[in-house]
Amino acid sequence: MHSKPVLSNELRRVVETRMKRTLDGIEETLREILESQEIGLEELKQAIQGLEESFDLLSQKWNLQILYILFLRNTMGFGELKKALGVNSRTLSDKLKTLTHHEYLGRSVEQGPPLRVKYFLTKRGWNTILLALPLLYYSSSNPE
Amino acid sequence: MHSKPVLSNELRRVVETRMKRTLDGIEETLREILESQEIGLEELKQAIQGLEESFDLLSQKWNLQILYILFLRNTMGFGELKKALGVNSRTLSDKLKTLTHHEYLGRSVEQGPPLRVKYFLTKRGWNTILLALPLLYYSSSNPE
DNA sequence: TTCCTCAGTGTATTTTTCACACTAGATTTA
DNA sequence: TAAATCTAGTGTGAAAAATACACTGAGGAA
Repeated sequence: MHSKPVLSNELRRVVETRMKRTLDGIEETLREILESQEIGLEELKQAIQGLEESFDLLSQKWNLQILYILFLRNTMGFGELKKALGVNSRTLSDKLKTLTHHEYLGRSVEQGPPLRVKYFLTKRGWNTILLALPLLYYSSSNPE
Repeated sequence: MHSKPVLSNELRRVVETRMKRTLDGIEETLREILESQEIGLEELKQAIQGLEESFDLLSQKWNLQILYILFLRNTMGFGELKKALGVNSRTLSDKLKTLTHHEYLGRSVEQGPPLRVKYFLTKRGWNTILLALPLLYYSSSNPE
């Protein structure tokens, strides 16, 4: 019986309690805005197009998982990430490249020996996963 | 020159200003929690597994887009959704079925005539997209 | 020398998304 | 009355994304 398995619950509790009040306020305001106007098809299309980059990031498997792991652990090597996620190397390799390219991740090679490659979150990556937490925690909880 | 195209910006402004302070607080607390403990591989795996349902929802194309459209517009028919998203019918049909099955969406048939099928957000769907907004808006903005 | 770890790459297969054609019921148009 | 049109999808095969599985090359350990 050690003290570790509470971590996820601890994070969840912090996020949920702090977000609750804020979201209630936002919700009310948004309802007002949305009810006050009818939105045409063209506008809807544009609204979606304006968020294309987000939808693209989110809708690719493993992207968020990678950010979440690195959020919990600061830096990880290729092999560690592979084991933690249970993803195959080819896919992981591709994802890491594009996430690094879009500056969600940084990659640093430690010319050892032993040689080690470290992946870590950039500011952009950190903010992204921070914003994703409430969503992640909510949809994985059974609806009351 | 009509008054509509500001909608998205208006939503974005509300969400961003209200979230900012909350997130700063959360961030600080989380950093403390995370820095205070080293996390093992097994724990990481469990953390990911615990959020499987969320990752699954998010990593499928169109799910979030559908929720977002219905968030902006309350109810939509099959054809309207198809036009707004530019997705093909087969895919849309499948996504609507599973989102409805998992109770993110409701579906009601209005025995007209004319017969119309309406899709709309459930409470679960509404909460989900509400929580997704900050994330969507952030990753689609150019990093400062 | 052989084996092991680390960080990937190559290639073929499965899964997901796609385009495109089509169905069926009801309405509008000619 | 017949033809065209709108609704909400389904069927089928092809393209894209993710996967399994084998493999590479560099360094360390036995």
